[in-house]
Amino acid sequence: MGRPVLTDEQVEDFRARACEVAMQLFVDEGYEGFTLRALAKELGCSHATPYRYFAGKPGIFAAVRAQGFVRFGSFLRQRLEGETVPIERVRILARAYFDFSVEQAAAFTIIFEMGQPLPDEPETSREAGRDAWSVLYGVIAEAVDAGALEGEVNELAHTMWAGIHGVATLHLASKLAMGRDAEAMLTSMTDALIRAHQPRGKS
Amino acid sequence: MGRPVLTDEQVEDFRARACEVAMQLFVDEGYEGFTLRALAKELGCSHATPYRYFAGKPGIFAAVRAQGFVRFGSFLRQRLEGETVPIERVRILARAYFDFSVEQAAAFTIIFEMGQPLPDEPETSREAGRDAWSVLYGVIAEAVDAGALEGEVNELAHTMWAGIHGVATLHLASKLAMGRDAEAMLTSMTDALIRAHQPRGKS
DNA sequence: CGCCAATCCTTGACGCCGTTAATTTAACGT
DNA sequence: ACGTTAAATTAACGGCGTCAAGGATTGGCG
Repeated sequence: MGRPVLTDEQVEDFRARACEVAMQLFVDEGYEGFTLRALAKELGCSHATPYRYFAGKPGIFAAVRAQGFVRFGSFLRQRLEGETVPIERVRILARAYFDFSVEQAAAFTIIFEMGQPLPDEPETSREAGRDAWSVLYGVIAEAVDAGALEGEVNELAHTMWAGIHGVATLHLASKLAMGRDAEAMLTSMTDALIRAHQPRGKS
Repeated sequence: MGRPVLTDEQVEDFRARACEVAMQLFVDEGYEGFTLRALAKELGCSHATPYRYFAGKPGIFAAVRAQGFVRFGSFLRQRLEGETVPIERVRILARAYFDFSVEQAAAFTIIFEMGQPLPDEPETSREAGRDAWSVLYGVIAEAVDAGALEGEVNELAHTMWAGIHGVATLHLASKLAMGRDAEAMLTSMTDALIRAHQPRGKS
């Protein structure tokens, strides 16, 4: 009795393509102006077709956010490749976090703004979020293990995260242009937080 | 030749009332679901009336943001009243900033997220923004003058701002619930940034 | 007093949106 | 070949932002 059935692969293909196009639309027009119908047009299908693959517009947002998380984690890991000195890895991570917020502003916005994750958020999204977090946590843990930083790792990682995140978001909101450029801000923040957690006996 | 003319006061009254109601709607349903027509209904007027007083929906957003800035500045100032010890004023300011982001989440979101200010943003908004900033700057400057903190005031103020802002926004995005509560995060951040800018010769 | 003209507000319309129901199209098993 | 059934399209509904047109309303002037 089965007649035309889509392969799981085909389904996943469509979803992936849709996410990619949606992300590009976010980049082009901001996620506020994102339109299901524009996505469908760009995809070359009817405006109701996406409903077979996503749970409406919120479903697409969730899917794109999950993809954004993955990109974020990959981006951070890639930037860290090749550097082995723990404290330098901390600085590189901070720089990568900030750069991502600029170069991939759409993805960054989707991840952190755009309202909190819906209750029906797919597990893949939370998982990807934990992945990005684990990169940050790992880099801090290494630095503490190596004696380059002092403190409770979890607290330190969260503080570092919030500090960098603050610089990135303020810059994104273009509230930071009051006489200081963002790069200098990032350096100041990183230096301050590293200095604050210096092992005792150094300036 | 003039016939029925609205007093400037009446116009300002309407604008103020509209802003107030709009803010409440933001609180109730989030600014994403905010609707001009719902505002009009709540105001008891026709759905086109607001167009006489605001430049469409973006105009209302701008007006509400300006009001949010004013509230923010007032909130910070009020919390600072009564405290005179410079370094304590820094801590109180941080706490006030964070509390505002929680207690007045709608206003906070309107100010800092919701896309950057439009190019035609009224001067009152930028002015109010500068006002809130000047509170922060002033508190930091006092602390530096009193010798409780060391560093270039502008850099220090920006760093402090970004750090607190990061804690507030991460908390708002409910990304902070990973084993640490937000209050502890705020304290960690404040302490770290104060420690990092301690005058030389102290732990 | 009665009209005029300027102002305010409402009504109605347009196009676009998200979403769902009905309908058409296409591919397999028999 | 054909009925069955998944997939996609089309059509429709209500609601949105926005704007043009048309009623109210009111003060000044003859």
